[in-house]
Amino acid sequence: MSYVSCAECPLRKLDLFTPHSPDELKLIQSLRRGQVTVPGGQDIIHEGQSDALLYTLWAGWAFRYKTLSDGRRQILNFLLPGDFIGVQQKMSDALTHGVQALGDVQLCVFPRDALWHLHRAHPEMGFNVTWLTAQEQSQVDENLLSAGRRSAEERIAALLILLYRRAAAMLPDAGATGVPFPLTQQHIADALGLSLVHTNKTLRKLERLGLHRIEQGVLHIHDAKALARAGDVYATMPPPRPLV
Amino acid sequence: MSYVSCAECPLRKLDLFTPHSPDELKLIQSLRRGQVTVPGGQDIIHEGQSDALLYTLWAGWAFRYKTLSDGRRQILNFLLPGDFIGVQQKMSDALTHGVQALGDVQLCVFPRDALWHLHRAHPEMGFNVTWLTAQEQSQVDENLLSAGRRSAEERIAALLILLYRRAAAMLPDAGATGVPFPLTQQHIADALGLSLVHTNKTLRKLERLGLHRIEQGVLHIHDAKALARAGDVYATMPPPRPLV
DNA sequence: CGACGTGTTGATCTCTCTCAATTAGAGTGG
DNA sequence: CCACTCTAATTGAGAGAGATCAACACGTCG
Repeated sequence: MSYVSCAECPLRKLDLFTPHSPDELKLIQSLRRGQVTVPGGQDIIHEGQSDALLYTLWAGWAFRYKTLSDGRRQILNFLLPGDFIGVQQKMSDALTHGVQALGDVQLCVFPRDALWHLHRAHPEMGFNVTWLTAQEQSQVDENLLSAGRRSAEERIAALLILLYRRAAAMLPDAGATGVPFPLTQQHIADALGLSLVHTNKTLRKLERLGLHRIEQGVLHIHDAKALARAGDVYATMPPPRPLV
Repeated sequence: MSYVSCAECPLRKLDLFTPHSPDELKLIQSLRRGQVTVPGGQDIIHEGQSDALLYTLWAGWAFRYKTLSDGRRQILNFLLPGDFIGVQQKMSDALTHGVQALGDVQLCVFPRDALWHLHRAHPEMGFNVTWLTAQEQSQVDENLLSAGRRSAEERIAALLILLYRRAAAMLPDAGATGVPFPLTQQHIADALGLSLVHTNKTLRKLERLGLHRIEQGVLHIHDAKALARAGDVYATMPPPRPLV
């Protein structure tokens, strides 16, 4: 799987983004350095790295994470196709988190100053980047609410329904076929601040209640309403998003 | 306390920000609608509000928070003078979190489209807003790491040292006099995902160890090194910041 | 002076963690 | 084709960090 022009980017067909003029597309295209593939489980950016490039995720999932000195890991949020990687690290600062691929991942590469060029040449698109960044922040906010105040059962339910919504937004008929779900239970545990064992038990509990099923990397939601209720997720949180 | 021109803004003297040309200052000034005071404990923006303005905090502290339907509250991060309020809510979306004043607070008010004007007229400043937003995100990341993976003792230590650093950055001689600290233990508990009682006990424990002291709204750090170690806080996280 | 907010401390209770062991599938190599 | 190894998922049992319940102290305020 590979493509040459941004105009033909498969992501563009999903109408998740604001339309772009040929002019804007040409700009993005000119900034783009190329593509890379990163194998699953490997870091795209290391924790503390200070010379990271800018990436756009266009196939596969990834996640941002931080670790404590003794190895405890906290996953901050998950990245799906269309998301940015490395925006946080502006100027000369080091990135205070790492980014790791979940399964093989395909990226578009941009130079570090691409963001600045974008702002300069097309303020509107620069504006959108701010929007996207804020959008991602709201995901972290939600995860913090989970880790801080939700019970184990609520956390799992909330994570499943929220990830499901994001993944389903790029699929034609997610309801019937389920959505790809490349996380292991260890990832879920690290995202929610739970132990692996308790994550497993809670996951099974919800499964036995008939709310969902995870099978061979595919997540099926049987009762989205009940799951959202179990997770105390009311607002329709993250709707589509612009740019890229 | 009140001032008229942005050029005379007391915050500007702190060299926390990138210098601005008279031109840039004039732009900000022209966008500014006025100032408001919000009494302590009151919401600056309500959870779910969709018509919020844009604010700049220039005196007092505030915090962003989310709540679950049964009232459990999670504080997402604290806002100190110089921070933005309401950037997350772009376009027509509602804000998914509330912002509340900690003690009386003074704000500069901007119209909702000020950000857009800023981007358009001064891409460099718009760029800085993205930077600031990312900066704030890294604070939330750190808090998520705390809530998810740190023990109660580590959480408290990390919160204290991090808030101390931010507050001390605006004071001439924080080491000797301590820094203002308007949080109640309930705020600390809600920020760290702990119960009020356990927060109190842990706080006392660290205090008895001689690491810090909180007295009449002033935080004294006795052993910053040990506190940082106790909180597993290595990186010098959030250094100064630009703009405003 | 009683009501209220904040801080403090002791006594249970329980949710979640840690330790341990088992099963199943995917590779690998002989 | 079959041991051998590794990773991921499961399940049971005991332990513990932190929650909940209860009381009390202190200062402010109408």
